[in-house]
Amino acid sequence: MISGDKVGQSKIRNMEEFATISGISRPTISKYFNNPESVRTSTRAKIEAALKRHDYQPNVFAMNQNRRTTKNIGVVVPNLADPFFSEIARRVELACIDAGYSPILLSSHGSAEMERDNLTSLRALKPAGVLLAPFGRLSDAEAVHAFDEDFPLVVFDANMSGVGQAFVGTDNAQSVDLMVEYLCRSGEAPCFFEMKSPTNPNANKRRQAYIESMERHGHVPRIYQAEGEGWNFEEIGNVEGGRLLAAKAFETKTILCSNDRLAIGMLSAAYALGLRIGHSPECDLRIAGHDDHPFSKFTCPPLTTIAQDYEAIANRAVYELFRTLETENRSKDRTETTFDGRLIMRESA
Amino acid sequence: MISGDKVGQSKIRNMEEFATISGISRPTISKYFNNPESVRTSTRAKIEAALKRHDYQPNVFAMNQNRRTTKNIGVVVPNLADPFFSEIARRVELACIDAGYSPILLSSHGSAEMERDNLTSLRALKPAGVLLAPFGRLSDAEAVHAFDEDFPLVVFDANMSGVGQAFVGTDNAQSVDLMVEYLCRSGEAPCFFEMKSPTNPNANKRRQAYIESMERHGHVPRIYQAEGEGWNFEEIGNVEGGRLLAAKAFETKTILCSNDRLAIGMLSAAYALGLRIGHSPECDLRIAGHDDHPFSKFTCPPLTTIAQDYEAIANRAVYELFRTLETENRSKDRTETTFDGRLIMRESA
DNA sequence: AAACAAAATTTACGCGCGCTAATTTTTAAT
DNA sequence: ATTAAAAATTAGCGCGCGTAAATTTTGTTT
Repeated sequence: MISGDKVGQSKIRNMEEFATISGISRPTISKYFNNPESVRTSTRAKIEAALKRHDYQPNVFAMNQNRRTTKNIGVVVPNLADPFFSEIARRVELACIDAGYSPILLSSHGSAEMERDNLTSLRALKPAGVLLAPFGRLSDAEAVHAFDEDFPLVVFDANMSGVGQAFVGTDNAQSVDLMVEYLCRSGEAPCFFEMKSPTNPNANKRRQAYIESMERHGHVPRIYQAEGEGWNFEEIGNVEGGRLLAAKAFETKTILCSNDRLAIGMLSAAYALGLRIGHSPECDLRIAGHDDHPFSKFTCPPLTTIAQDYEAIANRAVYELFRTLETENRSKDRTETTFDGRLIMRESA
Repeated sequence: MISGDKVGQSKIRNMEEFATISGISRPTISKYFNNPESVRTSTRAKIEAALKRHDYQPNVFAMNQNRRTTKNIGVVVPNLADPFFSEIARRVELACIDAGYSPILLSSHGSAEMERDNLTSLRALKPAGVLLAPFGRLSDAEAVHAFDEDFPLVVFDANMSGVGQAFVGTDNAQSVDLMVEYLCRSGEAPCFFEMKSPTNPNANKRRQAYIESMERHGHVPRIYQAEGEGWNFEEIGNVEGGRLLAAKAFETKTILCSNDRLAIGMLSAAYALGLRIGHSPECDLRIAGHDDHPFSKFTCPPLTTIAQDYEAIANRAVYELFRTLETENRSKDRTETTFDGRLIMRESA
């Protein structure tokens, strides 16, 4: 047993027994487990002393059965296989645990149907609130809206208009402009490489930001779109990007990719073609990305990119959710928070 | 509401009400939800007809409160930020869902303490069984053993002697031998690059397999160990591997890395040093890895490696767990299943 | 047709805790 | 010492379902 060095001979079967051995009444024990701060310091000490002697934890199922709201927080991301989401989910999870809640992590495995199923599953768990990084265009809008009606919801990474008490993400306009400005200042104006039909709304915002930024700098926007569906971004960047490189299709020698995963694929294709990538004079091409993917530091050459502020996004999303939980009545004003991206200058551009 | 096109005017509040409107007694309904096969075909039809008209699903908390065993399957992995685990966890999850169970995915975020906490949390959820990829050396052996006593447990990826009803993983001896054989046959015998104090038992098996394989082929094993702790394998491979490369410390021009993440870091360092990596004659160095990391296909050059059979490992682990669940009494014979690795030949070696 | 086993129903109780209202005790402020 | 506020206690109902034992119905076999 996990009790280990605990002395408790007789196992405590329920809260009643624990109340007896700790010398406190059951309702007070109940209050304590609901919120330790809500009982007097002296009684809290007694309870915690008893907890040290006998290990007891309330039956979660009995607890949650009659509670108005549980301590569960649903965390739904489109695809845990994408390092961006595994990283941000990690921070969100830890922030929830710190706040005394139980995060329930659900990945939709790249399928919008599973996103819908995940929301359905969550309903049964009566979550206190949910943090959702939606698919975007492919998301079942009706299901998400319905869920938003029934539970406190905060949306992060990808915005869905009007959904959730708050949205938290990165300011793509700022981040892309930062990159475009840097690339223009340090060399040729960039072309833009992306997927033809991106599912993620951020992709559209980045394209728009690229166009506006280019025009502001007095350049003609040049957009190149890759065919392909799904989540194999590296593969698409590799095959389609490689095709464009081989055909010398890009009109300038600087390419800004919509995200790092496309860039990673394209870097590999460029390497195979014998192209020298980088910002030094002898190089053939500059390639930049967006997101500061965990492996971008180790590409060849290391990828110049925009770092999203994972920590800030995760913390703020959790903060916004808890703020909603505290103000019992759902506030009418939906907040949108975006954090600035940070330029990470490496060798590739 | 999610009910959508259902006609049900009055919402069904509990199983009693659903029993009434479906014309079946409540205990029979209860049996149905526990296992649809356990009721007569005609009654099953009636119940499912009623389910189509009104949507009702039993309260999970009330269900699990008194059940001997729930339909929950715990899935504990050391670190979801590692693509290997996110990939295998993905397949394990899907296999559980297919079998009608609810997987509960818990990442230990690289911390052995959190692995212990995760097991503790799982206890409260009365899981039918648990699939654990343990840390290995750093795991809280006492906690894992205790958990093994109390719940059906299957261990995967990293073996812990005697723990769990079964172990499922990759045959490191076979896979490493396959790679060493290939490298020796196609060029110089490989050096071996790994971390000095690996937490994962597979690392030790791979070193041992390397030594034995080299001796079998009549070569002297040459092992190089990098300092460093934690999960930043790429960083360690980059810094420490780069240091060794710069110092021309490797005695042959072929390096087998203990895993792909170290290799990815080292490839980046080699690139920075201007070394040409690959198996063609004009190259300076060959580098190989192990695991077929999702990005190994897109390194520069693409990484020659060993592919673990994710699908087979995930499916077998789930299969072994369900086999344990069916045979109520825990069998004495612990099974160990390992799958062969597959050589993935790319340009790096 | 009777005999029988299997399945379904009825009856009854219990799980462990949330929650409430009324009462008593403790604490802190005057 | 007085008093009001805060906290703890007592008592008890209810949640939604599992489960067991006894009884009835159903479907199959002889």
